[in-house]
Amino acid sequence: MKTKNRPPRRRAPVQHTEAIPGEGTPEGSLPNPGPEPSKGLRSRPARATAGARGEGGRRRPGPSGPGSRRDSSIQRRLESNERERQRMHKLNNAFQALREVIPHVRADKKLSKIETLTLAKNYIKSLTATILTMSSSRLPGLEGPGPKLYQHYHQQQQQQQQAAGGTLGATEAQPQGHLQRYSTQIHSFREGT
DNA sequence: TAGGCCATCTGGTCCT
DNA sequence: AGGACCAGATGGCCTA
Repeated sequence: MKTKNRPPRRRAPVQHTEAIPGEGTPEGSLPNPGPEPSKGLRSRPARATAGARGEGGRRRPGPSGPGSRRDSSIQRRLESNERERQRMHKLNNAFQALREVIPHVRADKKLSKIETLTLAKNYIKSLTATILTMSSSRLPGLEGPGPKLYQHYHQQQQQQQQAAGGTLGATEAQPQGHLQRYSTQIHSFREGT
């Protein structure tokens, strides 16, 4: 299912101030058996407290007083939440800027993040292919930037293939393949598929 | 109603 | 030490 024409949503920040590490953490409340091994580069141990929260996770309020250690922990957490929100807003702004420079997409359809990244990648590749084609056709022969560009491009492609374990498809490895891939993707977005 | 997408919270890890 | 980065969890909104 696709999300179309959805107005930007802004959820009011929820002030969850009860989730303080080591304080009032409920035991035996792990609906999820912990995450799978990390997908990222860094290894992450299973989170002991994951799943104990409902939208951020409310936990049993403990005793607190003005100026207590708990208060300073809560304050730090709130500041951290705010920074994280700002960081995500900046990331979303960057996504929006990227959407605006990808051509050939219906203006009334907002691309999702994954669509934006995929389309941008293929767009860049198709531009690269276009440049290579133009430069090599305009300056045939051994002189001029065309062949050098082409050589450079293929050297990069080969290096990337080796680094990726040679998983690049035959079509992907050809400049014309990028153009075809991009136009196919554009077509599917236009169709809303 | 199911599924996709997203915003937010959270805590662990890395970086400066 | 503090901030940035990251990924899991959760719940809301929307569309088919």
